[in-house]
Amino acid sequence: MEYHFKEIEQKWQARWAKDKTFRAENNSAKPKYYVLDMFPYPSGAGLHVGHPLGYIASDIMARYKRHKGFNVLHPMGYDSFGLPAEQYAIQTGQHPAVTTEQNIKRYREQLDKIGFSFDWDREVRTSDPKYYKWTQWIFIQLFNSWYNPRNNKAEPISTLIAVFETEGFKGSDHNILTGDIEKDLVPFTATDWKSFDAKKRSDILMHFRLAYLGEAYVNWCPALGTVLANDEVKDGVSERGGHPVERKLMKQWSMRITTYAQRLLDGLDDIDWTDSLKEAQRNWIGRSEGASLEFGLIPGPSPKEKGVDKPRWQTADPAIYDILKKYARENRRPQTEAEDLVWQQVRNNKLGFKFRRQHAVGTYIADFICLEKGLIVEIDGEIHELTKERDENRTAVLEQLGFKVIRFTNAEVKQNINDVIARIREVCNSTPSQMERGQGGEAKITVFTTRPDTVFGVSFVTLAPEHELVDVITTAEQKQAVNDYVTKAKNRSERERQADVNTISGVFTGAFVEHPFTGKPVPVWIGDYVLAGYGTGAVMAVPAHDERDYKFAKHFNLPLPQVIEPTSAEHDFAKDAWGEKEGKLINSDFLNGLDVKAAIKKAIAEIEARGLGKGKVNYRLRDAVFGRQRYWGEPIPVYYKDGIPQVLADHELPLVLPEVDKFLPTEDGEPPLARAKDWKYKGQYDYEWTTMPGWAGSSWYFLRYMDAQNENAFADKKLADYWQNVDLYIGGSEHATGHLLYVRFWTKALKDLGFIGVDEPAKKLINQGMIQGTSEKVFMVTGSKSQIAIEYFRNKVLFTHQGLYHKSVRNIFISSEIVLSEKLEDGGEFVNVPIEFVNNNIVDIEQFKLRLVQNGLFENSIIVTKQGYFYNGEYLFLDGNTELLFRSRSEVEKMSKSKWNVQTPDEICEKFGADTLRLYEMFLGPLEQSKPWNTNGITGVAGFLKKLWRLFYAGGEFNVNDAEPTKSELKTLHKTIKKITDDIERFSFNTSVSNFMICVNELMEQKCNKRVILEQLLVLVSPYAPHIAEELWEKLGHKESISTAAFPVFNEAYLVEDSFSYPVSFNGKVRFNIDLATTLSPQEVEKLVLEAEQTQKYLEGKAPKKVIVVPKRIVNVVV
RNA sequence: GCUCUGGUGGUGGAAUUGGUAGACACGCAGGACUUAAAAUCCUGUGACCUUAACAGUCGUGCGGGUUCAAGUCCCGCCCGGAGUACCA
Repeated sequence: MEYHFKEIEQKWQARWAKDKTFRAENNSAKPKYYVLDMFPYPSGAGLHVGHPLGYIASDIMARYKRHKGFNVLHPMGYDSFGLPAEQYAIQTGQHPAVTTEQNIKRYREQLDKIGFSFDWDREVRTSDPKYYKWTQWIFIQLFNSWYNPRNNKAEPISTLIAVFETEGFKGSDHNILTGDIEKDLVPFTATDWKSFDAKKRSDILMHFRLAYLGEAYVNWCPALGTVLANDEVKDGVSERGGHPVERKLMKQWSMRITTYAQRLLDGLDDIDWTDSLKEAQRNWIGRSEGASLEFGLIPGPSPKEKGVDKPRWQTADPAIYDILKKYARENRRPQTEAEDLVWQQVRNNKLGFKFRRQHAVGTYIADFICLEKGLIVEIDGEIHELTKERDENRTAVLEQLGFKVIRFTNAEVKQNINDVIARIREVCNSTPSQMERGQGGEAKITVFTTRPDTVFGVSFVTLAPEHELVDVITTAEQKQAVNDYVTKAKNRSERERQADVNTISGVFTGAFVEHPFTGKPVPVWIGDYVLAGYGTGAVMAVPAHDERDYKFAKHFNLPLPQVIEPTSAEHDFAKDAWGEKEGKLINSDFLNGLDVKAAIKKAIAEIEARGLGKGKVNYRLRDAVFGRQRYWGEPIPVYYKDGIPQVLADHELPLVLPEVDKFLPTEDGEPPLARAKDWKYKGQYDYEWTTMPGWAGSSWYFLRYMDAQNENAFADKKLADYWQNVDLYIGGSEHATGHLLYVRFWTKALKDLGFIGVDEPAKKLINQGMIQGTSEKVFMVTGSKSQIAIEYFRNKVLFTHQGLYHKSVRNIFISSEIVLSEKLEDGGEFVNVPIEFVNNNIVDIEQFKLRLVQNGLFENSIIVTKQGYFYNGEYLFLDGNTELLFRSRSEVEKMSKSKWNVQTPDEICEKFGADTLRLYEMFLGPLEQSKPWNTNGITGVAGFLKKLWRLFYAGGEFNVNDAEPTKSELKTLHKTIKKITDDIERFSFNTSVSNFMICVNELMEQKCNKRVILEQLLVLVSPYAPHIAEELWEKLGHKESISTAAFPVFNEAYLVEDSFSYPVSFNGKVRFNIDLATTLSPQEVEKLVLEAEQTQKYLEGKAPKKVIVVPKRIVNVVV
């Protein structure tokens, strides 16, 4: 009987489905093993041969572990929300749910043909309300949580509220310099907290929630009409579709992943993922250690001169200014005696500085204020003794706004007015005058630096164009220049900015800051080489020791003070900067003579000691934007009541995606969900209109597979504890900084909140390499260039046919060997041709013509080949040729529909069978390696399966006997058991296939048809080629599926040899082999080798200096 | 630029701890079977030199080094692929 793969494969696929052979047990005495493939997005293009590569590897692992006695969880499902289906919906009007359903069906058919051992009862789809109910539920948990930096974990928001109620907020609960949002949060007391209204409380809590609504610069993609997360933007354009992206300040739902930056980094050390992937995550998180350092502004011109529109005295909170003003007027008349005493001494510039009284600052009214010096003087009456705490808070708030506050009691003033005035005068004189402070702003520029050691080499400070102080500090003369520059910088797309990194641009603000150590004035510049989103958006420029600062300084002719003398190399500071962390400090006061490392430590210590800043860790990682202005995603379970976002209660979930008339934004630019009719919470409150991003559903799906049908929890705690996390995760490396970071983040948060017991989603992760396509390309000349090409060919005397000179010739296609020999590459471009039109680089002209006709390109095109032309359907031959060889050029590139180079697994299954496909994809090479697809070797693999089949058959009859196997048969088998086991354990699937071939070749030679041998061989093969294994297993008389048959156990005894053929080398060169008993001692081996006949020839009469004997390996004679 | 990763016959690749480089497969060449083709089977196949045969020389991107012994370890370079990029 012949090997008919088609019948066999259909039969077993049906049988497995019917018997639920691969169902994972939730209650099992067996140890668990969880193998997972990365969640596929069911695209309209279906699977190509690259997709199953990882699925086959994971399936082999799953089947192998079942043989090894594990309870295996090996599920599959679909990440079925996403942009492509929605884009398609916009174009065609088809509901994305419909196209998604079709695509999933197609995927499933393709997957089924390959014979995977998935437990389909656990299938999940992110777009299913039963699934996204729990995505929404998790969102709510994150909304109701904050990251407690003291305990280093996420906690319910209630623990934060408890802190606010007892301690208030002192500004120290967020020690991480990220997210930008925390900056504005003003400290408050417990009393304040209790007095805040619901809106204010909600606003404050928003600064802490793990899922929060906040304002931040986001990647706005106008073409897609939505914002994108950082990992969805590549080279300044959207990853999907390649549309331009710009920076935009928007209110967005975000995830506070930055709070987990350190844990995400540390966790990498404990998981077995590929180095390159861990490295990518480390880079993305981008931890750098350094210090923050404050540069105080030096007094500048008056507000008018500075061109500040708002008068300097307008320091009050605008929201309550009118009320405060009224109070201030009223307070001004009935002054206390003490206040009046002071006022008489300070009014009318008596101290040399202008003082105002009863002046509104923020939400308070200050008794006396000197704006120039940023000084507030408060006179406390007796009643204030009782409210000391409130005064302290008041001081804290005023200081937060950048003021210095000094207090005197009524008694002090009355008893010794002169001392009080002297004190005020002293403080005024010792306080440098400060610039106008913006609302809530500071009179200091804070920079982040990793090189505090170079602080004495600062020659200027540079701000990002978006920096909040830009408007405030710019002088009148520079106003115009700065405005122009900032406007230009803001309107540039990210792509333009990135493409333009070598052009140096910037502008001087006219302002100066004071060097924190030397007190010297340092000019403040604006430059777009400083990024608003990193650090503080401001840098201290040390041009001698930083390349970017160097270029900037050179361009604008700024000084380059050197503070490090390199000791390891000669360096020419006239040419470029010395950026290495190496050398001795010079010109640096207390740092002189130290080496860089010591200087960094010392500088940080000094900065902290003088209160100028702090040692700080900075992360490049940004919070993840979570809202998308799109339709096809999970609705965010939030509604707005009186402007306050509220989350839904558990029993109100899922919030089902509503129907809309169009999948486009509204006329007002609101997201598509705003179109939904009567879609309001309790009929009156608007729901959130943005939806969740693609990575929401995939950030926890591995948990859902543990308990896919549960309606009461995302997964039962008991089951989550049993399955824990993924033992082997296989997928592409393209998810390194997206999905794989987010899923780690959610896992950690869910663990902190006590819902699961593990801290990482996957213990081991393998990246399968990409399978590239081989494209076929032909050379095309179009438009005006084609006339030039015609001239060219006429001069070359290639064209003999008059008609070819026709002016209306549009497209010329030129056979690639002509292009190469005539060096025509610059005159046109290579365009893709469907690979099925091409055979051995020869393009089928008739099929190519049909394609041209379809695309309306056929008329007036010419195909030029060495043998003649094809013009408007006619073949014109040169020199008696009868055939045109229109040659294409092959090129390896990404496999994609648009490049006409897609190979589907279905075609291979049809032609060779699923088992051959599985073996061949593994045989191609190491799993991790990328490789172009070709079917060159597939006949070898198909031949192997036929040979395997023939071992069981003789003369068309099934023929297996029960005789005792020979020693050599057992040796072949056990050698193979050892190799295959080792191979699987180290994920070397390609060598397994080779080893199967060797095994079958040997058994063929031995004419082995012994049941004992073949039966075990089948189990070995079964993970790789399950259909043929099941069929032959059944033929051997088994009633049960092979899938749980015990994996053969290797027995060393069968491999023991009596003798070994020692390669004998002389000075490392192998000369001959000699058979010696394995029982011999090294000394005996040495003796026998030296006595051997051939040895004399290579000794050339000399005595051996040394003989090395490695038992059962090699003998080396040194002459 | 930085980080990761790779470089072995005509091709895909093997060599797991330093121990016979090129397993296995494709391709190619020759042969058997066949009217023929397909399928199948057998033989050969790194390069060079040489031969009747043996034997010999070179050989894992390049240049050094360590070692009795290096594709494998160390140092310095070259080239390809991927990721990332004014990240202070």
